Amino acid sequence: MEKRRFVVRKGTRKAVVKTPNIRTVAALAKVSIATVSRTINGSSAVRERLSKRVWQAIEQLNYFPNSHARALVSGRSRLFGIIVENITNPFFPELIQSFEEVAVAHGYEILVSSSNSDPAILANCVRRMLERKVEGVAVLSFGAEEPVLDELVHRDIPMVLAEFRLEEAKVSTILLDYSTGIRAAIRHLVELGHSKIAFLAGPHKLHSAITRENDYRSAMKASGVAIEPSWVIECDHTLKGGVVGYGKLQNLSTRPTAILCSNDVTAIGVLRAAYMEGLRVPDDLSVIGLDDIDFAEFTLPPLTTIRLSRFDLAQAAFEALRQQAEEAGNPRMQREFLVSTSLVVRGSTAAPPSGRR
Amino acid sequence: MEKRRFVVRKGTRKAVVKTPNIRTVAALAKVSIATVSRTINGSSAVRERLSKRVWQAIEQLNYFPNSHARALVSGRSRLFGIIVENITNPFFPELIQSFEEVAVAHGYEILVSSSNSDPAILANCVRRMLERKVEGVAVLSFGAEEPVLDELVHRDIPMVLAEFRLEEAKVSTILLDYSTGIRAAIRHLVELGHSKIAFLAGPHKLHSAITRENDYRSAMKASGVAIEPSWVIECDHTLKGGVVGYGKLQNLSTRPTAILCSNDVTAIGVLRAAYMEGLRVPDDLSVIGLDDIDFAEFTLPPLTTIRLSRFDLAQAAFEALRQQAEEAGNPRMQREFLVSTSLVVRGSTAAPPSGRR
DNA sequence: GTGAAAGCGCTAACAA
DNA sequence: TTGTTAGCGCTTTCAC
Repeated sequence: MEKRRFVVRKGTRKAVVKTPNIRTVAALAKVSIATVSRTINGSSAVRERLSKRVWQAIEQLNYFPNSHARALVSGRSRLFGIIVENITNPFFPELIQSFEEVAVAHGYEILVSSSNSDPAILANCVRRMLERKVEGVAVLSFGAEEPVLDELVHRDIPMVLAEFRLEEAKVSTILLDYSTGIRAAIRHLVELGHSKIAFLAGPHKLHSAITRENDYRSAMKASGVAIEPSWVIECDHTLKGGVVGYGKLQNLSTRPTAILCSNDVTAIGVLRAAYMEGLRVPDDLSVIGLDDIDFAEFTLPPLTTIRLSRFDLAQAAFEALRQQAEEAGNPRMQREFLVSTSLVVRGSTAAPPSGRR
Repeated sequence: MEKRRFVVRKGTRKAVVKTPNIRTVAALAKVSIATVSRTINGSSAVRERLSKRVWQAIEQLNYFPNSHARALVSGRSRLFGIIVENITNPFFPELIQSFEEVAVAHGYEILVSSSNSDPAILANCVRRMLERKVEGVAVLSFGAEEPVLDELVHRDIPMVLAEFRLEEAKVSTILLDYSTGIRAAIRHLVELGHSKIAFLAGPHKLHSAITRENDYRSAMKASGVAIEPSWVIECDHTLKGGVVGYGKLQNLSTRPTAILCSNDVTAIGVLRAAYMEGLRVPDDLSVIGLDDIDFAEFTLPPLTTIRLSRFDLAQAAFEALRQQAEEAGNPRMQREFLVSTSLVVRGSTAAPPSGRR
């Protein structure tokens, strides 16, 4: 191995000093610990003179409060949990990023968990979140994990769920209006001349997958296009799943001229499979995804897709949680948010082969 | 909007019960709280009879310990921080996933932060981690953020750094041996007949980017290929960056026949840009990435790339932290780990046009 | 306005 | 082996 460029720094060894605590600060500022506490928390009315002295001491000691002690005594951890389906699908990191940004901006920390739609893993996550005394949990895994969530409900922890309702006091819901985007997609395809439109669905254990499939069906009806049952195939929202789904379509006697996919990752798998077969997208086959992950713009050809704003979703989820968490004792009724979708036309859709020649 | 399939459940309203604590358990099991504590912590020697009673009570109450109280009194939070460069680059979620798995398996929780190579954001993350009393931090952002890290060093928090050394007692290092993979890549290209090999580097503020670029240079020398300075271009490890980098290459009078990219995301950008220009990969141009993210297998054509195991990296990072954190008072010398790379040949490389015709 | 003091839920000495 | 008790660092009454 080569020599490398390392940043080497010689030991700035300092005698290891005990972490300062509220008492250290109080002593240095010559006030009581109560005053320090009040100052830190911006409590009403600490005399200017004192608070200044306190801040000075804090600065000088480079002090910051111990969040465990705070959480213990106040019962407020300022911690939110977020449970996603699969952190490996780019949709979710982008979502987490947005969620974290708002959370941090409001002084909250987040605990992330990837459930992989596995109830056992999920149960474990929930348990760990409970131990850490999260003040709310955003369940963005779109799955059918109600039983596990009961733990949260019993403990009266605020929750926000994507895609399904729970009739509980502290549980809010985010409704995703796929319908608008999916209808636009089908209309777009029909206008291009397609009538053989397949749908590669997500795993049926996910609420989102079911909803998307239903919306595909009603959009087809709305556009007056017949649905061929063998063209609706359950996949699993993964790259490989897209390849497999495409394979099943390949074996059919009559094949569709367009494929709508339940998410972008599936669509990217389809792109790959079509390429392997030698079909050209969009000339021989049109493909549409759903999500509009960052990658969608960079596939070959660029993916036409239905955009679902991660930012809006994250924003809504945080807002729901914050409201529930911060309204002490109020009637705290559950709220409902709506996040919309829209079609983004790029390069993976065109007129069907027969329609052109 | 349509009717949707919602899972609706009628309020299982229970009187909100106070969360059970160690005293509740002790009372129910008719033992002292010390015994409960010992039982929970698997302490040596609690008589079978008692521990059984305790576990029963725990079960019955659905009790679990309050981690804040535990952390407060024991000084151990069982929390590790992990700082990555950019959670939006699929390499990192995959890395986080692996890291979390090992961590959870060992009873640790993780706090994730995405620094986006911004010192201000990083400083904020570090601060928050300090407040939460993390027992160690894995800095996998590959950046030049030493100043910020001083905070951690001063407080004697175990750390593990990717790609650079710090001469401090509790700081371990993970060395990434890009050299092996990069040499193999260059050799592969040369054997195919290429001699005009460009390099789209990462942002120079990242250690990893510098190292990779250096390794490219020495690999070129080792293979006896001349380096054309204008073919080495600093990009930023993003999709768009790859497109931009390609654009710069496009404007040159003599153009390379192969491009080695500092990471996969850049390579995917290049694939896209080449497609837009009408060049065919690999017939007209060969492209190689670095990382081997899940997507690499699904690009068009499948990307030849240099594999860097996220699992190995995560494993090493966790192990380093765990060892440092758990060896109380030991000499605790810093350790060094090595993670290797290897070439994965797929479809984006072939003989150069001139070499074929 | 400010301080003294009582815990939050738990672990770890120390006693018994 | 088991229990009693003193805090961990902080917030929050309640006096002053």
